[in-house]
Amino acid sequence: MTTPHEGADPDSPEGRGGAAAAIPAAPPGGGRGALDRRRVLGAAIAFIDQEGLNALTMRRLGAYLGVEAMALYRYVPGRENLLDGVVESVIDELYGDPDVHLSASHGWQDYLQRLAHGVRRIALAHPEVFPLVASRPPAAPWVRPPLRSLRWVESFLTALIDSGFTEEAAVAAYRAYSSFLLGHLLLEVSQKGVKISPEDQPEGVPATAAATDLSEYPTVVRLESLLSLDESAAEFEEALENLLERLEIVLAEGRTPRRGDRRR
Amino acid sequence: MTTPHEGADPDSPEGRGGAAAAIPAAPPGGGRGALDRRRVLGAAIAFIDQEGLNALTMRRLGAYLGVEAMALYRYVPGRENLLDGVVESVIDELYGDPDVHLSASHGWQDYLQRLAHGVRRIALAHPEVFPLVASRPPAAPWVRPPLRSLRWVESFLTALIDSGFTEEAAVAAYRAYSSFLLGHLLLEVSQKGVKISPEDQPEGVPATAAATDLSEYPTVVRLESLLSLDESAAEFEEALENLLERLEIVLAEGRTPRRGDRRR
DNA sequence: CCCGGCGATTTACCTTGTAAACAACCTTTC
DNA sequence: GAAAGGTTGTTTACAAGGTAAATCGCCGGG
Repeated sequence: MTTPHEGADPDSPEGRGGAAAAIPAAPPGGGRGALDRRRVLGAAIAFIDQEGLNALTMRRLGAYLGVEAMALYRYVPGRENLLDGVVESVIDELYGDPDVHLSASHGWQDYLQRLAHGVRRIALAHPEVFPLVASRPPAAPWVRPPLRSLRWVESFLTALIDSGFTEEAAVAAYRAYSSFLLGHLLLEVSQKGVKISPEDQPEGVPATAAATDLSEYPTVVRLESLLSLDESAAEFEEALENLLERLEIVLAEGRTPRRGDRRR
Repeated sequence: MTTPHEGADPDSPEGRGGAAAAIPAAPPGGGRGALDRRRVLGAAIAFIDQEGLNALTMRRLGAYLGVEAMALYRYVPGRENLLDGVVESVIDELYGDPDVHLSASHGWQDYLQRLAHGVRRIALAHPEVFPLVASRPPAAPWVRPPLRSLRWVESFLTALIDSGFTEEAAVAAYRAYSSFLLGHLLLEVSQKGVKISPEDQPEGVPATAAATDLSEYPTVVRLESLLSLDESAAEFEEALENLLERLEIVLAEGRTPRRGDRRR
């Protein structure tokens, strides 16, 4: 039953060779060798992955590394910066993913597909970290999560423009693509997270306590099993393909978005 | 110049009669009359709106209400619960919005359009609060932000089912709709927020300091003006219409999503 | 053998969330 | 009108947590 059905989710951590796990994240006391920024960030990611974001404090992260909290300040200016570094590191795993390319050498659809799945892999590999990617303010307003680095924005835009998109269409595509990725992945990840994480409530809820009178919501009750189904992978694919189709039309028509409005 | 161009964004706070501002949020020392939960939550929202989420502490909120921090604990079990209450209150503004209906009396497209714009109005009215809506764990995994209340889920599902959607299609639509709303609004709101909020840096950046060598990203530089354009309203409308079209096809074909394809 | 400096620790301080005891006031009841 | 009790806000107190500053141990070079 561990294998969902026909094909396991190719983006799930167990479902592949771990290409998205660039930083092996040395075990707690393991590193002994000198600390350095990369190690601190790696430990922070590992720590968040296993303990949750709320559990991350400077003191605990220090302990996790077998060191006092203040030692971390030699490599990280402060907590905020640590979190920024975590976000950056996690997104940087994209560079280590052999299935994601920086340029659209096999067509822009292939490029966008691979990029989307690469990001999804990261999100699923670090469900506790991903919300940070969304909530940390980006460098510039037009660097949108989850593609938070200039390098990827550059890559994205040139890939589309080189494939024939107008500049306006490429920018519009970038926005639509970001929204799509962020919305889907944030919901998928939070859904997964709820299954266990939220302040573990050990006492088995007596099946009547938590539910606040469902009698008012008959449809919800009736569809509960449907609602509880996890079709994330299929939905992601579906929405992604729809987006690509939409972009294909834009490309074919060679105009900005849709709509024939003269812009002043 | 305050009026963008031809038509102002109908969802922006200035752009309408304030239908989305259900809680007037009495000014700081104003209320003097007894505190109560509603007042505390209203103050919290007002406080976050003007000071930002990070600035909210029990002590400061107390001061804002002209009261000691501990007084708040009579009406709110603790900080976490306060935030939950804030989220709930903000979403509840939907009930006070005369342009949003609970049932699809004018067709499901009309229903979804109004609902989407209602949520967008809330997001734009409370840009600092909205991220909370996304990040706070929902009651059940299938209650997805930003439609965080059972009542709206019920409303959504029955609206679609009554309009002829199969149960599966209605649930799929619910998921797609949530993702769309969350992705778009989160990005729109964070983009707006960045313009001022992030730990105001008073010293005028000398125009060369912050920018980390843009020479590597020629396309980004070239398209900067395009990237900085704020076309949120149009993009939202565009994506929403696309979603509705997609649903229309699903409805017409009377099948779940698409997929007749076995993949690979 | 002494020394300067790096890397980590110790101390210390301030902010926050929150428990507990307390005070002030309003209402009820005889 | 006074005693009893409840409601509402305050005071005090403490445990985290972030982080500045001083300190200590160690090590290679003079």
